[in-house]
Amino acid sequence: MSEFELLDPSGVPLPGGAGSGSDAGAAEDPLTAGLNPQQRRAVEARGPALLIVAGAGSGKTRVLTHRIAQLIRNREAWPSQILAITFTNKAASEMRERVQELLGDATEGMWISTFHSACVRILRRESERFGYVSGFTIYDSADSRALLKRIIRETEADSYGFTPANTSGKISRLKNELQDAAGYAATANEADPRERIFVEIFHEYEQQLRRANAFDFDDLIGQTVHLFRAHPDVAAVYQRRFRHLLVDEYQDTNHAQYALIRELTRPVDADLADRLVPPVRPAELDASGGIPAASLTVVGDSDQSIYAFRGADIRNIVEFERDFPGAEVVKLEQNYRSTQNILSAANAVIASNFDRQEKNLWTAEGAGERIVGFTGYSQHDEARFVAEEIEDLRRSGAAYGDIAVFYRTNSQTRALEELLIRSAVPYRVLGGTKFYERAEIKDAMAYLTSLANPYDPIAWSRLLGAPKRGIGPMAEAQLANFQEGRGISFHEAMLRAEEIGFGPKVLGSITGLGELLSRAARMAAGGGAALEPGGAVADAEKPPAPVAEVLKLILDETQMIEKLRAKRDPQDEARAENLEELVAVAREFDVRNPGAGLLEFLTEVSLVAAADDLDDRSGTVSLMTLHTAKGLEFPAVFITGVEEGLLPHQMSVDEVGGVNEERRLMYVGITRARERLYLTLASTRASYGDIGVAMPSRFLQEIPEELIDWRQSPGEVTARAGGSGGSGSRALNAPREGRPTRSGAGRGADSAVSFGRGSGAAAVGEPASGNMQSALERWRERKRLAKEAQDSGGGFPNLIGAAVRDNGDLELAPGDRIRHDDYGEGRVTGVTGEGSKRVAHAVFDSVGERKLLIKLSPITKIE
DNA sequence: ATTCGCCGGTGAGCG
DNA sequence: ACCGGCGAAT
Repeated sequence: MSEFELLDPSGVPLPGGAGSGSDAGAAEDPLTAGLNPQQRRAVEARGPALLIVAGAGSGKTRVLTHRIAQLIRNREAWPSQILAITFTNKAASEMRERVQELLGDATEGMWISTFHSACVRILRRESERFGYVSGFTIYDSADSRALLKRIIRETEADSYGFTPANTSGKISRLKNELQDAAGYAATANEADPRERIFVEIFHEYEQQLRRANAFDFDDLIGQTVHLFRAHPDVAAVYQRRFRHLLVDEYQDTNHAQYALIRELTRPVDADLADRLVPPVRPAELDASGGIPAASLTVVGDSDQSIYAFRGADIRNIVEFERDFPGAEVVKLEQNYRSTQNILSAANAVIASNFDRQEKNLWTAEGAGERIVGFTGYSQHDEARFVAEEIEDLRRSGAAYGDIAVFYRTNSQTRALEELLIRSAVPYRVLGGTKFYERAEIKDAMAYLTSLANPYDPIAWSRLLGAPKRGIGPMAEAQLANFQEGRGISFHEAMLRAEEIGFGPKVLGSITGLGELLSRAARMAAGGGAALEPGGAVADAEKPPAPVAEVLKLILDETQMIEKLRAKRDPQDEARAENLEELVAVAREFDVRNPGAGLLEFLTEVSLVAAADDLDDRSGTVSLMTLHTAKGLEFPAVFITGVEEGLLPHQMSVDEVGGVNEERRLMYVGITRARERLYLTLASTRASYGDIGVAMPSRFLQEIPEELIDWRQSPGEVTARAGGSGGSGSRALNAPREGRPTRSGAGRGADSAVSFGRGSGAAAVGEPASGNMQSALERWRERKRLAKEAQDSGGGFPNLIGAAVRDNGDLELAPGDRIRHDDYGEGRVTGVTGEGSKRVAHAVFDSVGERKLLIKLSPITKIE
């Protein structure tokens, strides 16, 4: 798509068009109908700058999309003059869809994208301005670390405690502050050898990126800013084009992103405006003969800023009015998501942060259920409560997909997963290993990257050893030296390997691989031409081969898939399937973008991969970290591990503002819940192999007592645990009291809760279909199935652990009596499922109905 | 002489 | 679960 077409030739927008909503009087504007007064104001305000302070669940996406739609519909702007920026690809595609619903095809030419995609588009067009060519590759954090690892080894900096991880973190932070190596060197303390070495590493890293014709992820933003600052004429093109800039999640912007916004919203002075191509029309100019600054709309909630650790600067939103004089502020406080009890808890928690703009969420929908609190004796006990409660919710009408379980750290999933498996609750973990981070996928992608950028040493070095073909570090180093000495590409160096002098076997490997790469490169480029600097593809060329075919060629010739299949490890079968899935992803890309080349594919992948945000929640409970939960909502939410040291996390308490950020994280978690909220913790928690005593989180004390219905309060647990000693916990919590089970009065209300409204899909919004995501979703599903098979097949070391029990051959039939370690005696009412996934349905004398995975549950049959 | 594959130590906050 | 180090295989 030629996203860079110029203004619609038919004219120039009328500055400050109508849209006051009062025209005609009778028919209400459909774009503002049904909005509350604040929302309406946020749609209709027209000034140089607008800050929409949007509390959780206050309908900000609606406001933003309606605002865009109104600008277009009222002819205040052409679609091509709109730039809307989000943080994730998912948010971008959701917004695009919703604008399309409002406007139909009139969205053509609009940029709705993430910061990173927008910058890539700009950089690809302009990169030759500063010594890169358009076919640059984008290094993800693993690539950066691979590069840094080499640099650290070469500079022998490891003895000073430099590791790829900590160095890349520091460089990333600096880049987010728009610092480069030279700038940092100027302020660094020369007397400190560590500082000197760091400067050397940083500098070398910059050099090598440039030589590799590569950008790291942070560069995408930072280099765009540098480009604009160094080349005002280039900046003017974009300043002129984008008349309306809209930025979502503004509280998450870092300094570089802020600077980018500043650059894009500068006016163009008369001198530069004069030289623009195509020439400016009088209507575009202001009185001084320049082009006025674009209007800026930002949406955010400083209470949901949880990304300070990766550079987000909360000051950007706090100081917005100072930064952009004449800015109007609109606050959206009415919440359309949660019950009042949930909101009151959220308000109470966040109120303890002193440095915030006053904001109070409220709803017209009523109090709803009380929040449920539970303290387990151990994380195991806590997890069991979660599993049981999920089944109770199910029985009162909730679907598994309506339920989410949040935790602070990924390590907490272990106990949860174990209990969910045993209770036969279908679940999936969001945000685990990403598709594109898997080794085999990165291997295959390295080939494609190297084709697009034969000077990229990271990609090349990776593909040499994948699959193993007898080319080790020694051969690699010699080749690299040869390549650098001659100033030729890695591919050419391989073809000329005989000039270096290798043994016959290695030489054969190298030249064979070199030939394969050349062949694939010709195929990918089409018509024999390499990808040219400038990115200008001459139309006369033969079109490049579909990406999938290039990929197939490589996979076939290297026999990567066959070699994986030949191994006995069942994990390798999954890896082979992942590679096949990658071919499917490429195929879909080809269908979607006919004629597009490898470069577009690589770009899309690197941008999607960074925020691999798939979201298919059909029929399974969702497990995720609190960070991942941002932006989502669920009818029922469990926040687990609400303990000191975990939430707030131990590491945060020493950081300035750390606890405040943790509090915002808690706030984000609470406000994800629509109807039911559970806060759970354990009084002891295993960490590092030791078992430590855990204290209830300070955040719990901040919630008014009357909002929480403690099924088992922290007090009860510590008091009793103290009396019974360590190993008593299991006996104590067996048939639990303090939990008025099914028949109790407290439970009656539960069944009255309706989970019907907004069931599942409507709540979050379906992910965009028909794009790269759909292939990924299938992969996700496959991964889940593979895991399931593995789990029940027994070979999953980390999950069930050494204490795995195996009742695989236990035969149960309705009517059998069984004894369960925790629930006591019960009667089997039915058995479903097959093989290792057989599930017993049983009624226990103490706790009532339960589902149990026969293979793993601690049960025995009573004869 | 290199490269491969296995073993055991070490270490896990969030994207 | 990741890596670096060592011995075995080529």
